[in-house]
Amino acid sequence: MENLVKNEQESPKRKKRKIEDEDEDGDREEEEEEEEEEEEEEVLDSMALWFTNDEEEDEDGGRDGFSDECETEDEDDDDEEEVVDSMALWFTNDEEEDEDGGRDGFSDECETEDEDDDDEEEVVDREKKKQKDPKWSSLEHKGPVFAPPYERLPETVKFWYNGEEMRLSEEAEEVACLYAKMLDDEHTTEEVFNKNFFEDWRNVMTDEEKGKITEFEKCNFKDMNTHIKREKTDEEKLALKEKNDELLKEYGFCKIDGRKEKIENKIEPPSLFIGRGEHPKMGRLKKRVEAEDIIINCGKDSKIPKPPPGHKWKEVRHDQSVSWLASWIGNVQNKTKYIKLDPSSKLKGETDKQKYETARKLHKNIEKIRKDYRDDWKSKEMRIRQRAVALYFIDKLALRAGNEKDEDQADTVGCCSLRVEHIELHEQKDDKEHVVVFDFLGKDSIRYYNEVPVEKRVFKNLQLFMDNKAPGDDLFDRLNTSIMNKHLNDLMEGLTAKVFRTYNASWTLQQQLDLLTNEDDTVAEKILSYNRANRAVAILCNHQRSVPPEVYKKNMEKLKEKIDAIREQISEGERKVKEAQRDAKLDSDKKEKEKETKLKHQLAELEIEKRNSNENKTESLNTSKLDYNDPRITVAWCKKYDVPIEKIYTKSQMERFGWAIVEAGPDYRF
DNA sequence: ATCGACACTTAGTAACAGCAGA
DNA sequence: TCTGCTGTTACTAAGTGTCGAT
Repeated sequence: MENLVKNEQESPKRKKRKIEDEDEDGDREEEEEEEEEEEEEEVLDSMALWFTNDEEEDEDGGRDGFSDECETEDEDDDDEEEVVDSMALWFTNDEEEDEDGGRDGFSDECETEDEDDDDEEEVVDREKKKQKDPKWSSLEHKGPVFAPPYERLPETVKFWYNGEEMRLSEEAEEVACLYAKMLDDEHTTEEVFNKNFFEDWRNVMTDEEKGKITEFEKCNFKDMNTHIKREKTDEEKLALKEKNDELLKEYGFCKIDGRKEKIENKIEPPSLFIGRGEHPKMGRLKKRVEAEDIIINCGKDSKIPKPPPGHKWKEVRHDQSVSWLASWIGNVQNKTKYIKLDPSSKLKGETDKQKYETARKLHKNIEKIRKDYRDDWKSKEMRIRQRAVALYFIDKLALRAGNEKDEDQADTVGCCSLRVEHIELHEQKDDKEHVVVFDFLGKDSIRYYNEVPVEKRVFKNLQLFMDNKAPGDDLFDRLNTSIMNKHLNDLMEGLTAKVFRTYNASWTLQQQLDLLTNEDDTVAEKILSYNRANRAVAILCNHQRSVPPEVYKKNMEKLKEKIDAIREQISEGERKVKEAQRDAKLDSDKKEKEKETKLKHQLAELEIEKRNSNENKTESLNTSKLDYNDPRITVAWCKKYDVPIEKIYTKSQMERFGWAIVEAGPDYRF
C-alpha cells in the first residue's frame, strides 16, 4: 500500500563535480576540439572514436580534411532551397515583428539614437525606459487581506507533556495547533518534519516552556487535534462564509487604469511548511505576516491603503514597472511573495497572449532551428554538441530548461541539469534501436520516465558525454540554462527554452483536434475528442495528478474484475475450440479462434492499463489547458464545430480567456 | 562566468461546492 | 434528505528567466 501511494524514488546523492578548466590564463575560452570519425550509415563504424585534443588550437587549426569530408558526406538533407527560404523569412520577421516597438507611442528611434552614448547615459536611459515602459499608469487598492487572528483554545482543551497537562503561552499554543491540525497527515511521521517543527516551535516558546518541553516524543497533541477537527455547525460555516465574502468585496478588487479588477490572492496564513518531495525544510514554521512585513505598491496619486489599526507598512512605493500590489518575504524559503492581479485581468491576459505569439513565431522558424541543431550534433566543439543534444530533448520531449538548484531544496532536475544517473542507453530495446531511457524527478518531484528511440548521432553523442563520468556528474557539463537561452535568443528574438514547451503543446493540441474531430459527431462525442487531444498534450508535458488511495483501490478492483471476466471468457473459448476440433467443425473452430485472439488482445490492453495506473498517477488535463494550450485554438474549435465554449471552459477559465473568446474566429490557426 | 535578488509563470493538491442516485 | 462522487476553486510551492553586481 505504502509504496503504491508514493511515486517518489530514492533521491540520489547529490554530487556535483565541478569540472575545472585547465586554462591557466582564465582568459581563454578556446574549447578542446573533438574530432568525429563516425560515418553516416555505419560505413566506418569501427573507426568511430573520439579523441580530445588538449593542446589549445584555434578553430581552423584543428580542422583537417577529414572532418570536412565527413561533413560533406553527412549532408543528408537535400532541401537547401527550403533552408534559404525559411532563413529569408526569419530575417524578414525579425525586422517586421518588433511588436513592442510601437507600444505606447514611444518610438524606437530615440532608443537607437541614445545607444551611441556612454555608459552613464545608458544607465539613465535604462531608468528612463523603465519609467517609460510602465505596466500601468494608475493603480489603487485597499491593501492585502490578512489571515484571521489567532483565537485561543478553550481552557478545556489541553496539551499534554510527559503525561501532564500544560497550558501554553499564546504563541506556543498557536504553533502547537498548527502541528495538532496535521496529526493525521503522513508528514508528521517523517523525522525531518518533526525535527524542523520542534526546532521552530521551541523558538517561539517562553523560557519556562523551553526548559520544560525538551523532548518531542513526550508531546501529546491529541486533545487539540480532536478539538480542531470537530465538525463545524451549519451556522458557524455560514457566518464564516459571510465574513469572507464581505472581506473579498471590500479588499478583493483594485482599480487599475480605471478598470476594476479582481485580485488573485491573500496573505498566506501561518502554517507548517510542506514542500514537495524530499524537502529538507518540511515542518518549518511559516510565520504570521504582519503589516510591518509588507511593501505596498500603488499609484503615486492614488489613495494609499490603510494598515490595520496600530500597525504600519514596511514601505509604500510606486513602481510602475511591476504588476504586484503588495509583497513580503516568506521566512521559510526567504523568497518574495506577492499579492497579484487575477488571471482575468487585462494585464495578465496581454502577457498570456504575448506568450502564445512568441510560440507561434517559433513555429515559423522551427524548421531552420531543427536543422541547425542537427548540424550542431556534428560540431567539433563539445559545448556546441551538448547544447545541440540538449535542445533536441527540449524540442522533442518538451523537457524543462533545468536551472541549477540550491542544496536546501528537493533534488530535482530539468534538461540542462540532467545527471549521468538519469539516463540509460540501450543499443537495442524491445526491437527498437538506440533507445534512451529517462528516469528522473522533475518539477514538484514528479517522476519523468520515458523510453525514447533517438537518432544514432544523438546516441553516440550521449555515449561521449557520459564517458568517464560518475553517475552523479552532470550529463551536459559544458551547458547551463543561461548558455542555452542566450543561444536561443540569437536564433530568434524572444526565444527561450520554455517557449518550446508552449509551442509543442499548442501545436499538438491543434493537430490532434484536426485528427480526432468528426463534423457529424454529437456534442458529447466532440467533447470526448477534445479531451483526448488535451490528454495528448498532458502526456507530452508529463502533467500528472495523483489519485487518492481509496479511489485508486476501488478502480483497481473494478479493473481486476474486468480482467477476470475476460480470462474466464478466454478459457471458455478455449474449451469451445477443443470441442470444435474434436467434432471437426472447422468453421466454428476458426470463428472461436478469432474471438480468442481478440479477447487476448483486450486482456493485454487491460493489463497495460493496470500496470500504468499502478503508478497511482494519471494525467492532469488542467495544467496544459490553463498554461500551454493557446485558448484561441480551443475557441476556434468550439466555434467551428458548434460546441458551446462553456462545455470546455469553467466560469473562471472563461474570464481568464476572455481575450481569446473575443479574438478567435472559427478559422484561427495556431 | 557566477551569484543573488527579483518578478513572474507553471504546478499539484487540499478543500469546497454542487449534483445525482439511494 | 442524505451521501458519496466529481468538477472547481483556493492555495502556495516550485519552476523559468532577467538583471545588475562582483
